[in-house]
Formats: sequence, C-alpha cells, structure tokens
Amino acid sequence: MLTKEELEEYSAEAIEIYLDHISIDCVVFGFHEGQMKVLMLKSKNEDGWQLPGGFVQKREPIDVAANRILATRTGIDEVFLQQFHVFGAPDRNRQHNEMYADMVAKEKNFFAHRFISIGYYALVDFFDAIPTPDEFSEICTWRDLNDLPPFLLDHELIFTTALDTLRLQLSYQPIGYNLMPKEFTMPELQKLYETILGKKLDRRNFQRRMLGFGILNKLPQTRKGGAHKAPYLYSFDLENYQAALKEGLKSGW
Amino acid sequence: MLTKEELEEYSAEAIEIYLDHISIDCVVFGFHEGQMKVLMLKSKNEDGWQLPGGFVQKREPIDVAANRILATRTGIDEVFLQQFHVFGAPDRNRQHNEMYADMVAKEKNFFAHRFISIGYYALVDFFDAIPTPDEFSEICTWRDLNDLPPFLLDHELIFTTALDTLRLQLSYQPIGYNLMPKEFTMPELQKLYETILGKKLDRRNFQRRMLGFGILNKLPQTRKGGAHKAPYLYSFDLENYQAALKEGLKSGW
DNA sequence: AACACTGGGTGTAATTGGTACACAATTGTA
DNA sequence: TACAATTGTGTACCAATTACACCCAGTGTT
Repeated sequence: MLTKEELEEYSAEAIEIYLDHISIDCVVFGFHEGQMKVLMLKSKNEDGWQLPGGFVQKREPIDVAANRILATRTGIDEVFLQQFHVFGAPDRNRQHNEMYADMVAKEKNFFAHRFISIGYYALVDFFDAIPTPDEFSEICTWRDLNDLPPFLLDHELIFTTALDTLRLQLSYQPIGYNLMPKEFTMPELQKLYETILGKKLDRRNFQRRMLGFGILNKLPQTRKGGAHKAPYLYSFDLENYQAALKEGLKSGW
Repeated sequence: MLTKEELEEYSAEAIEIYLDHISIDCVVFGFHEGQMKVLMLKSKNEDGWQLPGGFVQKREPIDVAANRILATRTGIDEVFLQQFHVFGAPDRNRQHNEMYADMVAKEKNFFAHRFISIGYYALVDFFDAIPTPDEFSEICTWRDLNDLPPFLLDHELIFTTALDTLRLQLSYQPIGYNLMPKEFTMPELQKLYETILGKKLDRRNFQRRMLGFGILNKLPQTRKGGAHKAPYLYSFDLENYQAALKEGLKSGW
C-alpha cells in the first residue's frame, strides 16, 4: 500500500497533468506458441491484476493518449489500437476509494474520483513488446488467455468485452497483420484464428477462404526444419490488407 | 448570445451537478413517410444546428445519462440506445470557447472546458417523439437525411459515424422494432432498410430473407385503402427479435 | 363490364459460398 | 525403405443469395 505522502504526491501531479474523470484501459493481445496472451499488471498494493491503463493529458487527443499508454508499457509505437467501449458505472473504481478513504481526503485523492474509462484493444507482435510495469505495479507480463489471474475493479468486464469485440471483428475485417511475424505459414495463421475464436477450423477451407480474400502473398520459400512436409511461407499484402480493413470482408446486403 | 449573467448562472449550476470533461451526444434516428430523419436542434446563439446532447450527473451511470438526455428531448423513455464511439479531439468545442472567451473567464465557464463526448445512437418511433428544445436552442425538430442543415462543432462527424455504424449493424442485427409502428407492411419495412442503406433492394428476396429470420408475425389483416392490392400487415415477434439482437443474424465463422 | 395499370404475393432456376470430405506430396525418423 | 505426420490440392454436396417470371387484387378508364 502507498504511504500518505506518496499518494498525495502522485495525486497532486496527476491533477496538474491529466483531465479529471476520464481514464483509458487497454486490452493488449499478443500471440505466442499457439496461445493467445493478454498484457497484465500485478498491483503492488492490492491482491489482483489489472489491465494497462492511464489518463488523458489536458490537451491530448484520446487516441494519442491510448498510444502513449501502450508505448510506455511495451516500448512499441504505432500499433493496431481501437476503441471498443466506454465503461461508465459510477462505482467502477470503488475498490480504490475504500482502500484509501481514511488516509487522504477524497477531493485530494485524484485516483479516488469517479472515472469513466475508454476501453481500447490492441493487437501486437509478441516479440516486439517489452512488458514494463508502472509505478503502482510490481509485475507487467503476458498472461495466457486460458490461465487468467483474478482481476481488480471491472477489468474482467473490460477484458471480456474486448474479446467479444475482437471475435466479432474477425468476421468482417482482416486480423493478423499486427499479431503475426512478417513471414508465417498458413497453419500458423490458422492457429491464431482458432485461438481467438476458441474453436477448431477446417484446415483446407481456412486456406481457401483466406487466400480468397486476396490479402496474402505466397512466398517461394518454405518453413524447413519441422519433422514433416515443409509448409509455404506467406506475408500480408499490405495494400490489399488496408483496403480490406476499410471495406470489410463481407458485403452484408 | 447569452448574457454574462446567464452564462455564469448556467455554468455554476452545471459545475454542481455534472461530471467535468464528459459529455454525451445522441444521434436520434426516426422514420417517416419513407424518409429517414434525425433529431436536431437549432442553436439560439449560433448560426447552425447540433445534435441533442448533455452531461453526466456526478453519480449517474452513462447509459442512464444518455437515456435521460433523450427523454428530455423527446418525451420517450426506454428506447433502443447504443453507444458507438467516443469523440476526444482536444479542440472539438473550440467554437464555444472562442465565442465567450472575452465574457467569462474560461475556468468559470463550464461549457468552455474540454469535453470528451460519448456518442450514442437511438432508433425511435417518429410519432412517439415530441421534439422539445433545450434552454440553448430555439428549435428542436426532425431533419431529413437528404436535407441536412450545417452542423456546429464536430457534430457532422458524429452523425456520419453513427450512420456508418447503423449500416454495419444492419448486416448482423435486426433493426426496425424501434423505428416502425406496431403494425406495418413488408414494403414499408423494406423502405426503411433501403433508406438506411441508401440503395434499392429486391422486393421478393427481401421478403423471403426477412421472414427467414423468424422475427416477424404475419397478421391476418391487410392494409386497405391503397390504390392497389392490399398488402399483409406484420408485427415483430418480440421474443425472437430480442434473441436475434443477442445472437446476431449471421454466424460469421 | 372489360380493360389496362400499378403494386403486392409467391415460385423457381442459376449462381455463389460454405462444409465435409478424399487423396497425393513432402519431410524426418524408425 | 517403409512409416507417421503434416501440408497442398481437388471435388462433391448443401445452403444461402441472386435474378427473374408469373399471378393476384384494387382502382380508374373507356
């Protein structure tokens, strides 16, 4: 737990720099060894984990703020980052309020104010990110989607909503450019889709469909070294990929 | 334009009641005589129109705030209301700031603060709504989608984003329950879809597809009085409609 | 009363897209 | 060299979407 002095100091600084009542929380997805990962932070003071988050500077656009927060936690800039929902229950940060209620008057404790949080989700290359804790956390690390720790605040809701959004997104937008390495095999890409969706897909139909989108380049090389037939390598056709992002993969009506 | 005293009074009251830095703007869609309508307000002081909006009370959930704002402008409660995007550019309400800059110090003018606005869109029955202006507007009325007035602030962006979202939504969720009267004919419903999408649809395929969703009840009556064959009346099957809202109309993968 | 006109109800063939398979090819290992 | 495992490609089948044709009912005209 923080001391009275520490809390007051952090609080005074935050009040100077940041907009009151608005926060940002990021759900950062990565992909490694066939498993989906989320970036999480273990709180120093509390017994639980939270998502990377932060506040918006007084004259900073919110997208820039989200980018800055992510860059501070991972060292990566310019990632695929998308706002997906606003979480605005009046008591969403009740936990904090109660913990420090006796120590510092609520008005003087920036963090005890009511915060409406803008949820962003990000897709990043696992190896590009260097998880870096903030001043309130002792650990910042990737957690497996199948082995998630207890969440603080409403961060479980934020995470679940992000995952649902990602799954929905998957059906009408291309995903993968930000999660896969430059070159990859079709089975590797399929594994990503299966992990996000949480179910098996047919190998052959996946390949045909994926190629049908026209967002992949087949490279002449194959991935040698495996104990079996060497699969071809692919890369994303960035131009078509961007176009597909804009236009969507399915027309609907 | 407001007087110094009026502005200070409104401002002082707002500071008491509302959360600073957060606003809500609503894009309210209605449907009348085969035309899509949006609810808009003509500003008393400025030469332009805006979307209905407001602020969040200090201990009020944001969805409740959006509902309250809408209810105040239309008299309807419990409408289909959905947040779709957050608009957070630092100078989005620059217009206001400049206009009153000389009159009241910025710190004392609540409305000159930076506001991050949560965009909601609503679908309402045209006849249920009674457009009611707020204290800053002289007119509150439906405007035709094909004949929109000049927007103030970034409200054109908010409107456009809402329309895009609605069109996207249309391809995987049922729409109509909140926009159509209790009983309606298939051609009337089709007109709604065509208006939202901005293109013609095939009469026969539309009917089959719509019925295929299983969210309509065919009523025994027909709509008499037209100059031609009397079309059947339909109503929504609310139970199935709700289910379709949750599950989506298309599976995706 | 017969007729044309218009808009509404229903059916059907052609095309497309998705699903479920089978089989051949390649690689390292036994 | 045979084998196991995995990848590449093809094809038959079913479901959904699209495109189009035909008939029906109500109104106004001759």
